[in-house]
Amino acid sequence: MSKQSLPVVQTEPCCSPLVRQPLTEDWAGDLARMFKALGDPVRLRLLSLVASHAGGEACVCDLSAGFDLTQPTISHHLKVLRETGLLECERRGTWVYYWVVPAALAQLSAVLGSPDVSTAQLGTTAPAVLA
Amino acid sequence: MSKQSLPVVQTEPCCSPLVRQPLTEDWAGDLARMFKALGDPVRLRLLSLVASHAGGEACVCDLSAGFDLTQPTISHHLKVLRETGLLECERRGTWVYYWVVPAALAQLSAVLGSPDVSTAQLGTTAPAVLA
DNA sequence: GCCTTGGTTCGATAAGTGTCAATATCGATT
DNA sequence: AATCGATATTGACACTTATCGAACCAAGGC
Repeated sequence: MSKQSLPVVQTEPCCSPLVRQPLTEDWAGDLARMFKALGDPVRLRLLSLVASHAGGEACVCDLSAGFDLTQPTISHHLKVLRETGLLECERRGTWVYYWVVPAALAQLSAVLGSPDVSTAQLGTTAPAVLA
Repeated sequence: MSKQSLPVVQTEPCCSPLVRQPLTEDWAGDLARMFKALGDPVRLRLLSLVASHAGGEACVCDLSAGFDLTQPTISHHLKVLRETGLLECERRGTWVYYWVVPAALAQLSAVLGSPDVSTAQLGTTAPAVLA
């Protein structure tokens, strides 16, 4: 049998939700879908390309170049990022423009949190997640 | 609150590396391997269970309970998290204990961006932000 | 109307992944 | 040494996914 449970010593709310308490099954499912979308080097680079592009958006023609992949494949990866809420897009004339959804990235970043302040040089920003 | 501070706005430390410049192919590959490891709900819950366990570590017997999976499957997922550098483990007598590697989580969190993006500002789909 | 260009969708296929049953290993106990 | 309990590894199988070529749609320009 396993070890006997310890007295519940609840430390102060120091850390990310992932560290503070076990993730619920539902929440883990949602988060995993997003992390899985980021779990492909092509998609990560696409996301970074869009995010770092001038104006915060980029059209597919700007993205396709630089990859050794066919255009349908790029389109597929963009669709995955779209369906997980990491990217949004809009058609303007002939071209389709993509941009990132900052809140989605922020959510993932916040979940991972900074487990130990000593290992990560945290900025001045307090996690004022409540509005 | 108190966001209306002086015009000493920090112009430089605005964004994560992912937003500031396109990820290199190598870096994207490394990061994607870690994100892929998190892209499974079972692994996410395992990681959270280990991280939130008293003492910052947990033995496999503590983890297996709560999952409707066989023991080899749990062992497999733990191995994936281990091989991507998110967890470390050590055998102590009969049991094997796991703990998280804070630097790994911090790295991923940092890449995604600082959590000060004010997640409450939803609806800002207008990407007309200037860098 | 008819092309041309930019993007998406559709099948098909090869590679990868999650899961289990069976087996192996490792350490403690008898 | 023989055994037992806790984990890990192996092999197999169903299911998913990354990729491509071909077909399709949408907007302009002739």
